Amino acid sequence: MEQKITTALQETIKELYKTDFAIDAKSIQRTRKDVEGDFTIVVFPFLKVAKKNVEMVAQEIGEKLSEKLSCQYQVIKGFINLSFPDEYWLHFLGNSLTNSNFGYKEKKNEKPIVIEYSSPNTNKPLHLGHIRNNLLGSSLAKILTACGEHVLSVNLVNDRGIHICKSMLAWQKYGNNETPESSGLKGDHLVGKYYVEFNLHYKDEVRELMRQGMSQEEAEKKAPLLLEAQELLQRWEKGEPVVIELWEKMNGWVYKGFEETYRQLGISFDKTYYESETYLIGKEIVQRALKDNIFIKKSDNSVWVDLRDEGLDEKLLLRSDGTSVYMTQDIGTAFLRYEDFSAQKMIYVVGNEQNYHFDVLKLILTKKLNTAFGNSIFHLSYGMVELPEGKMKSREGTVVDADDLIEEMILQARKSSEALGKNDFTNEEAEKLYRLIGLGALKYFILKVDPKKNMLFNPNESIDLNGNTAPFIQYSYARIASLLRKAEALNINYLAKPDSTVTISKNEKELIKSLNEFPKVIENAGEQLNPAIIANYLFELAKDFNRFYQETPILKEPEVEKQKIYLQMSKLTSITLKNGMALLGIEVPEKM
RNA sequence: GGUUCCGUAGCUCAAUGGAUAGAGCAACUGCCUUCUAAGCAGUAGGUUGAUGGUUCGAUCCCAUCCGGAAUCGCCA
Repeated sequence: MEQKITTALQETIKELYKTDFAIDAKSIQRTRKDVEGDFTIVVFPFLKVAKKNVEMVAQEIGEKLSEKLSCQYQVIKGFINLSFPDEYWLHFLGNSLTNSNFGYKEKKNEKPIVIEYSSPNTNKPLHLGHIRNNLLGSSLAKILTACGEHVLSVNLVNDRGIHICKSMLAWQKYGNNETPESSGLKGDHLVGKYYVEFNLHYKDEVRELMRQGMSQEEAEKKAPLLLEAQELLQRWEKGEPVVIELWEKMNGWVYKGFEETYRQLGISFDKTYYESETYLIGKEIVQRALKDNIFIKKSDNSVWVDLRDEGLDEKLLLRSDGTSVYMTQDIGTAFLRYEDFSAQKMIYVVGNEQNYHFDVLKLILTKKLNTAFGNSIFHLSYGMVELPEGKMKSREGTVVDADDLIEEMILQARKSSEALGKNDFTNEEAEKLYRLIGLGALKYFILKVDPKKNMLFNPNESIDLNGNTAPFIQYSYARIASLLRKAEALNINYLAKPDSTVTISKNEKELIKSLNEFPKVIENAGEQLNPAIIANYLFELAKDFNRFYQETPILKEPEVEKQKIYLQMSKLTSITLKNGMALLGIEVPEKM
């Protein structure tokens, strides 16, 4: 309909003012709730070509438009409000409610979009920050798929590097051969424990060296533990069997742990890259470019890229001992990934703390290495999850652990459900429901916030299960499901086309209008790469429906045709809630 | 210090340059002989950090200032 209005408006302007006017989609919007109308046109932009006062322009445009579109119009100040007949909205309703894919687009025939997310380090378990990353990535993959794109989710496991060596070293030194089996710890947690251990001992060493008169900077570089870790990394890059064996063993523990967390979150990938398999590609590319004088070698043998022409600084690409750094690997991975998929776009879901890194990466790929795909990489930079006392730090152990939080949420759901005296479930059903609610609440809590923004998590206040939350939406869905079951049990055939003489109230029409917006909301979320748009829409929709539900005893409605429409509205709302929540990775229960 | 991002109700968050800045939580008042009260209705809460500018119109764009965060690692 917006499209129709745009076209009609374009014609009208041309007829009235003899000008071609590019109509901005923004000048047509949904009418405010407290004003009569369905769509609103803002006339201010046309004043330049019309050269008359606002009221007159609005009147004459409204007049013509209402003829072309056969609708009513009403002018208030600089706004034309168009109203379409009930029939139009009922037609939309009837057409959509049998489509279980309502809101989703057909797959387009285009090159894939590759989206990288998760990208864990194998030296520590996942925490709340990673949860945000994983949820954003998997939700965006679903949203883009719903927009008709061919989406490939990839994970890049950072399984090598100095930080991994730190955990390995600490385990060697202080581990007493501890294993997940012997300790009863989940593999990733066990390895993480030694990463923290390393930093504790390392700090002690630094403190001791400073006590002996060394500067902090020097002490941090010369602490024996760090030197040992660096040596371990070199031995790893040389492929020394003992080192590789230990590395494989500990990474194996971590993968098992990660798998479990991913399973809980419902996350999976089309392809997993390991940096241990890709960093050499990056190294090679850097070496080759060094020969071509694109990069520079300093006297200590370290290799750098000079980006001062681009307003940035010099950046290290290879250490003086020849080992590679994060940037080296990312260059290699980008090449490999483009070879693999020839993607139209490569999205990296990575925290905003790495904005500079991605600026540099993109500049290296486009300006220095002149790749064609450099411009197709896009850093989806999301904000940090902060605690009341500030940022989470793995090294300090001040993090909200992902597994703990998931468990806590499921427990919350159980407690809450029991407190409400819900006992109409088998044990199995109940367990499933608690998971669905707990995880839903967690996912929604994260995804309803604009990805770009930092967000706060207060561990002392449990995540809400009332108000603007997943359980609220899930509950709305479950009530509709129950309602529709009852209607079917009463043999009410609500799918049939309603009698055209039936009319609907303003509030009812508002709800249908909201449903009508769903496909556009998805599109919007896809364009802006923002799941929060969907979350907020679903909340509004559920709220609108709940009001309607409360005001209208649907099954007691005496007018058959009206009842039919009410049930149709309920049905399409339930489809919309379900499909929308699915895009956030949240399930909805048939009973709650 | 340079660069980037952010400042909206007590708290957590909304608001494609459009009409009277909205929700949730917390507080207070009502509504279950029920299509599921994890719900609904209502009260209260604001100089959108500050000052200028652009515009018919600014929470949104620009400038300056104040406050906070990130980054500027041979960490990732």
